[in-house]
Amino acid sequence: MPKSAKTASRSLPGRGLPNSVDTPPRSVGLKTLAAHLGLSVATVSRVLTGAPAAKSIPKVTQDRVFAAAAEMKYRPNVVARSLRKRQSMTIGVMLPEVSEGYATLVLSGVEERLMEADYFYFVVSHHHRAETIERCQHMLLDRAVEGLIAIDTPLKHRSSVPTVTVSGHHEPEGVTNIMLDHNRAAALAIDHLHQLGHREIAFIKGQEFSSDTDARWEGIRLAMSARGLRIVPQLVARLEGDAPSHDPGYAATRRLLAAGKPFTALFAFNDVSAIGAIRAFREAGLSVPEDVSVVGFDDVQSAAYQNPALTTVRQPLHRMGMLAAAQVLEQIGPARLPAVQQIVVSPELVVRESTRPPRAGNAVSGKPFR
Amino acid sequence: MPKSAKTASRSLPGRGLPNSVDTPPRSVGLKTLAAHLGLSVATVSRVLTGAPAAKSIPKVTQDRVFAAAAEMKYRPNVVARSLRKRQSMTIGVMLPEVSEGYATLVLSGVEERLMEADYFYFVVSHHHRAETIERCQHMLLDRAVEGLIAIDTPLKHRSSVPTVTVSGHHEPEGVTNIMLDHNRAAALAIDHLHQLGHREIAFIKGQEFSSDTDARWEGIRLAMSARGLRIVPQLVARLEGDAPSHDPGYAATRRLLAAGKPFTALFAFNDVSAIGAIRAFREAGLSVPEDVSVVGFDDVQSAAYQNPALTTVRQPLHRMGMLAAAQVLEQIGPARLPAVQQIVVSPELVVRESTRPPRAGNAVSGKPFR
DNA sequence: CAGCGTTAGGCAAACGATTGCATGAAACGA
DNA sequence: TCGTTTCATGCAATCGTTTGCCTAACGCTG
Repeated sequence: MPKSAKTASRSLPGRGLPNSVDTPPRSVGLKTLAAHLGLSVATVSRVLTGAPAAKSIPKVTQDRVFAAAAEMKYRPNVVARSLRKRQSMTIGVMLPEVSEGYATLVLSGVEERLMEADYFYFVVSHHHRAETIERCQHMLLDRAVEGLIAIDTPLKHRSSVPTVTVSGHHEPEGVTNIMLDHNRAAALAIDHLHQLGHREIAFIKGQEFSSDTDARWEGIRLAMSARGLRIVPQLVARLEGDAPSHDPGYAATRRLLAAGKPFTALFAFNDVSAIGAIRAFREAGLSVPEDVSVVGFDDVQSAAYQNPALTTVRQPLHRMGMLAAAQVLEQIGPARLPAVQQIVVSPELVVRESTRPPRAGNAVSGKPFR
Repeated sequence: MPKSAKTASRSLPGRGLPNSVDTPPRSVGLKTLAAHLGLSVATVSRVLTGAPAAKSIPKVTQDRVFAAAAEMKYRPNVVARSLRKRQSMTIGVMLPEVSEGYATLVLSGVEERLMEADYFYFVVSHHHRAETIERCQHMLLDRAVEGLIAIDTPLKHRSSVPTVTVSGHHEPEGVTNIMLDHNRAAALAIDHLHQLGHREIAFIKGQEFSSDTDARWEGIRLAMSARGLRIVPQLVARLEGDAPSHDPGYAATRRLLAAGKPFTALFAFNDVSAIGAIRAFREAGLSVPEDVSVVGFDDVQSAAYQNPALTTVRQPLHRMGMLAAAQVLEQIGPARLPAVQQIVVSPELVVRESTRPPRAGNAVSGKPFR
């Protein structure tokens, strides 16, 4: 005997308008559910969300509620919930671009950790445009993200939400930075080359917009001088252009060869440019590692599958992503842990086929290019 | 004892509790703005959103509103707006995993097109787990996405929002599918190999979960028989395992070699597996392209930078992503264009260094592996 | 039996925008 | 001067939840 009339018309979905076409089968809300149960929305909400106040609600009622929710396929409206609780369960990720390589690897770590916590994320790419970075930061905040992760992205201002950068440098106060131990990384590579017997080492520095460039270079300088080696200016080239491709590395290497100063090994800024470099060497009739040794950086997927397989300094990108996500989550979580300043992770040298001792007294010079 | 009227304490931010720390400088809302202007929220909203009713509001007032909004740094609350307008300006993207390669390339196209339209997107990866796919689809809908893009992801059910798949097959009614012309793609590759003089061609098929596998294979069968070539069973291997790496291609090639049936060329399922294959050949003492020709598929970034540079069938992945995004946008846009069934894009053969005519009467056989 | 603590749940006010309808004044035509 | 538009703006409902506070009934104690 269905007595409680009240909002009865609502309780029967599909009544009212005769199968109205423009009304998509709007999903049931708390209201419908409550009406159907003869309870108030408040009670239903409390049960469903397991609010503390639900303690005083008898098990039998709770079961009724759960059963009805399942049966009517109730799905809470996250938008409404977000509005009310001022929690979007979303964090924002900024990166230079969505492409193979660095950022993507980190992103996969971020995603893994975030999923576990039922957080979603927005991705925006800024292609190294400072103005775009600023704008993205705002748009994300407008979207009510609860935290920000910036991958290889220089932030001008601190936001009002917890922020962590991956490979950021001189970040504003209060943002956590996840970074590689660049000194150790450089030492690893230089040591390897040095032990093989290389003395004339060429370098490819990163683009100026890349946050790692300076720290890495500093590490290299330290490592070189610690081993009594000199960095000769003609043997350093810088990546130019913001294409996330192998081209800049290729071009930089051609410049190195054109400079005519002999060298027996090259330490590239990353794997992608190392691969471009190898191609440039091949085109110049030089083979790797017989004529020149090459060491890359990052250890991207394909590094191991190059021909020759690339010797490289591995950066635990996936893990750095996970750490970043974990940090944000901690800072926005109930504990609201304060931001730590910095988390540094360790590189690892992966020796493969692109390095070997130099041919005695036979350093590569750029002659072929003149 | 200040037992202040509770509501009053809220109305003056910064009063009540002395410099309350837990009250972040809550951003100004329509309400504050309206109060400051001596107007009603309704009017302010109308002006700011350029609602049709704003036509009757005099320019001078509008200017006042805009000025105040700028000055007070008003930023609309997107969550509230979404709730009211039932528009989240967000679409959901499903893909197997965030990693280098296929899905990422497509994603970059999606992102580009969506940004232009001020849409954001959620990314979820399901690692080919059917159950996860289902769950993700729900979670995205719960998050009120207005559309769905599924990349290399088999959908069981049609959702209540416009959906487009990239490289989907047998999708439910009403979803738009963006796909490559696989018959043409196969023809391109086979033709190339055939014209070079190859007759014994080996194949690496895709994993069974990959949506492209069947269509591609069908295209290959057609192309082969059209040229009077036979597909010999011992010369086809299938990628196994769901690692998004080069390993499966490497392993498949070893199986091919182990089978001992001679062949002069290999057509791989994608570039990533082709690269794995090349390594397997090298390890077996065979060189590419002298001993075996290899053609890949997709034309990922690094294909051109392999050694040897990879001959491959280019799939316009970035553009497919853009098309996918454009389609969703059209279907959810004001015009609400109906879903088209299918959009097919054309492949392109990129000839590089990994293919050349076979050495006369000297097909590779797997002997070395026995 | 007055008093009080539980128990079981409802009321209604947020959250911050959008929007249909209403209104009061000015402008306009007859 | 009296309708009738048009203008300029305000009122209040709504979107779907969450949550602080309230109440009514019941059981117990002293």
